[in-house]
Amino acid sequence: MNYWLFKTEPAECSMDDFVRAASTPIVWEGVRNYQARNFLRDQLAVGDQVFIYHSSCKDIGIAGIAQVTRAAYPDPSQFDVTSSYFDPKASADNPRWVAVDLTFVRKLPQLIRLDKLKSLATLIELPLIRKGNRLSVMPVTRAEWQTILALT
DNA sequence: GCCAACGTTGGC
DNA sequence: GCCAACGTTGGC
Repeated sequence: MNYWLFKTEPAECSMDDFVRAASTPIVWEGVRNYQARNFLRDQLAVGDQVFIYHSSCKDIGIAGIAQVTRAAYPDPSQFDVTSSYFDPKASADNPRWVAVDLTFVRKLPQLIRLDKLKSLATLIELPLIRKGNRLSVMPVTRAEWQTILALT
């Protein structure tokens, strides 16, 4: 089993949306970066654990945990002309982008703030806190996962 | 295959 | 809203 961190803008999809969805999977679509896609497509497996990170908002940080309940499949939004994620270069027999399903595990009792994460020497390798990082799906090592969980 | 121009991300 | 940093595009 592997560990990951997914960024999301809470205005789009927040940890509270997972809370409300309870046992209903949330379709994680709209990833449009090749490196992130490759992680989704090649390495995300059912049962993997995912930190849900809130970006571009007032309270930036890790808000909770979800797990992968369906591995990669073609992202439906790439075929949807009404979606902002529509990709004219994608076709049903040659999809470019993939989605996974995530299911709620738990919300953290309090948000782990970005500045807190940045303050820990053991997390300097985490892509999230590297300057200029733009990955929206990134691997988290077991050690990093445990370090972060220990903050709660 | 290079690389300039452009668009996007995301913290501040 | 700013802007640094990065990824993507497309002409050559």
